[in-house]
Amino acid sequence: MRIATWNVNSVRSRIDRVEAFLQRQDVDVLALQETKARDDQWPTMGLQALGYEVATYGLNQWNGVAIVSRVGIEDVQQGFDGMPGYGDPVAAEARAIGATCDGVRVWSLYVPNGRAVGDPHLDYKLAWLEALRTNAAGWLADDPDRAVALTGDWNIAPLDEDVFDIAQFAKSTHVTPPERAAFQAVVDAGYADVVRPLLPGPEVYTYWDYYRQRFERNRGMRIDFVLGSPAFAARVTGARIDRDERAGTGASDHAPVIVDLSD
DNA sequence: ATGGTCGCGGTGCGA
Repeated sequence: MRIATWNVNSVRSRIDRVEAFLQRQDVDVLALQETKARDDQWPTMGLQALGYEVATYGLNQWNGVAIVSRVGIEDVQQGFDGMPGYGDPVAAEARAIGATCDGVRVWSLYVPNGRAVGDPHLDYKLAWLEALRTNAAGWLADDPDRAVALTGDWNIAPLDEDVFDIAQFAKSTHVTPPERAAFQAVVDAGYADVVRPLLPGPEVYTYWDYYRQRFERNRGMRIDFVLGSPAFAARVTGARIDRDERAGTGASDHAPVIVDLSD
């Protein structure tokens, strides 16, 4: 079974790339973030023609998550208990969707950006992560042997080596101690980074800003992760980042992260 | 320190 996670930065503007990616990489389950499409706007027809089912959670043109699967989608859950929103309730948030695909519980997560140090949005980000941690700990307490994957755009670079120049992030979000502590708390709850041990080299960035030719100069960040429960991590046989998907015109600013599982 | 580029929707905002 092959699982991928990808912040696609608008599924409507990139549906051709999504379909090509699924076929090129032979992906069974794809978790998407920042789909920027309401549920009624989703371009599902081509995906269905390729044999995929789609579970979406989109309420506005900014956020939105989804799970695309050709190995079944059961027990779909939009959001998690106590998932906080932000600001005007009209601008409702849709940042998490979970589903069970061939026995594996897959979550597609779009962690709030945080915007800037001192911005209330950063407090919201931390509250969101704490609610996620509480839920994720509960899922393992209920069933320690369950294969659970927390995939998505975490908007956190846990280590200094996860950004191209840590000095440039001295006053920025994504690398602050509270954000890193929030990420570590999920790890401590029993969810391991299953990608890094299999990619020991320096080519681990998953995001390159559109500005200033950041991709061409490889000035990136590692902010997209697959965290797995013990039962999930035990099945991981391979991992890679599809850098080619970030290249060329019409690319998302994130690259997909792909993980292979044994049966 | 600033500005640079995208996507959305049809203006500026969020990333």
